[in-house]
Parts: sequence; C-alpha cells; structure tokens
Amino acid sequence: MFDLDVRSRKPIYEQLVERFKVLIINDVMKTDEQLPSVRVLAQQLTINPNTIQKAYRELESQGYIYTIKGKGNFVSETKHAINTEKLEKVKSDFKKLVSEALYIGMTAEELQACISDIEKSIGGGEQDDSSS
Amino acid sequence: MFDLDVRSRKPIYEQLVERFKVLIINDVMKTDEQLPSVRVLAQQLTINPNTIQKAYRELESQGYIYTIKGKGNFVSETKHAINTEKLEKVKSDFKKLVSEALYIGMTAEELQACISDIEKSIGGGEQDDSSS
DNA sequence: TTAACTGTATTATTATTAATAGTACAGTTG
DNA sequence: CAACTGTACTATTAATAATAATACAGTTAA
Repeated sequence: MFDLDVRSRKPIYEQLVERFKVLIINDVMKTDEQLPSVRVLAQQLTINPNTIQKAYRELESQGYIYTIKGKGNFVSETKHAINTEKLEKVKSDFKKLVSEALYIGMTAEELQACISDIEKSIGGGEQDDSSS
Repeated sequence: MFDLDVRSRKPIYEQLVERFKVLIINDVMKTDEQLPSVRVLAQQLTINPNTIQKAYRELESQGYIYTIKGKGNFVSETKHAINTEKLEKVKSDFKKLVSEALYIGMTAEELQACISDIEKSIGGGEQDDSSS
C-alpha cells in the first residue's frame, strides 16, 4: 500500500501522516472508510504498530480521521469543506505576520511556543464525540 | 552583574538574552553602550565564553545589539521605535492566524518551519550595517 | 464466554538534536 | 607586538524525539 523510506531524515510517522492526508484530501479515501488497523499496516510495512498509532493520532488531532476504540480508524468528513485558496491565503498571511513579529522583537521560540499551545488546545478537546 | 540559574531547564544563553533584552528595552543600557566582552562576562559567571557568544549572536539577530569584530558588542538603536501596543496586536493576530492554519490542516511543524525560514532570512541579511 | 480482532497506555531503547565547553584562529588598538 | 576583542571548529554532554516491546482494554461474532 505504501512505500516508505525508513532511513529518511523525515520520521516515518510523519511520512504516513502526509500520505494519508493526500489520500483523504484528494478523496481517494472516502468519508467513513476504514483505515488499515495499526497491526495490519505495521506488519505490511515491517515497522512497529506504535508508529502507525502515532501517525493515526496525529491525523486524528488534525481532524482527518476519527477513532472508535476497539473498532478502528475512519476517514473524517470535516476536511471536505477546505478549499485550497483559503489555505494559500492563510499561508501568505502567516508569513507576513511572522516577519512583522520577528522584526518587532518576538523570538522564534516565543512564536513556536504559541503554536504548540494552540495546537494542544485544538487537538485535545474536539475529537471526543466524533463517533456520535 | 547577573545571577543566573545554571541548573534551570531554561538554557543559560536564553536567560542571558532575556536579561539583556530587558535592560535594553527599559533603556538601562543606552544606545551604543558596550556590552561586557564574552570573556569577561564568562569569567564573572564561571561559564564558557561560547555560551555568551551564542547569547550575543541571538541578540544581534534580533536587532538588539550590533557587533564589531575585534572591538566588541554594542547596544543597537533599532529597537527604540517599537511600542508595546504594536507588539500586543501582532501577538493577538498571530494567535488567531495559527488557530485558523491548524484548523485548515497545516501542521505545527509546517508553521514552525516557516518561522525558521523567515528568521534566517531576517537574521542573515539585515543587520550588517547597523553600525553606520 | 472466548477467540480474534480492534485501539491504548506505559515504559524502555535508540537516534537525533540542542547546549555547552575546549581550543585554536582572526581582527583592533595602542 | 601585547593585550584586548570577536569567530570558527570540534568535541562532549544533556535533552528530546522517534521507535519499539509489551501488557492492557474495548468490540464483535461464534
């Protein structure tokens, strides 16, 4: 199903996240379609199930998939509304703002800490009831 | 001159950066005032000169000081124009934009990479003539 | 119930990166 | 040239991230 570069500098769980994102965004994997179980995929790729698990958790925290304990991981529908233009606009705005922030004297670390905080608050409190 | 916490989780070079930023922003250290040399300060604090060097380089890349090789490090004047309101506004805008970006599907890593890129381009090509 | 599947949590190991230090080099000034 | 200044390179250590091993827990159907 995948051919990963195990000795890449990019962690394999990140590679997995990217692959699945592409599949989901391009509608190759449809809403509510089940992803391969952590064990099955791990066996196919001859890596540890926990690495798959990490990738799936990342995908879940970004809203791409939802998880039902004991059943499996499934493609979420929340991403279908996203259009590319909006993504590009946000990227552009973001770069401008970072330039301004750095010029003003915020450190890269402060900015990154800010991202981490927001990331946690988003990833931690929104996916709990996705099975209802 | 300083009392640092050598066994803090916060790196001592970062502590140094913060201390000097406060001194400079609050005009305790005046424009063009010379900072202690890397060796002198290192000896006072009983740490390695290279740690001071790292802090000074960080301060330089953020525009707080400028360096003349063989002479020393001096307080820059570029930061005087910054007012707090602007900083707060940028912070607020930044948080909003990060939320939006994460919601749309950008990863925290993508955002952070973006910050790093911009940080490099700013730190590398704008501070060269700050002594003129 | 139990067997065979599913995800999860905890901990350990390994790999990678960041922080600090040691040392030698190079510019400035009197 | 002597005594100061910053710089560059490398090694060492500390911290963190990535991956793995293993045991646990929920779901489903015979």
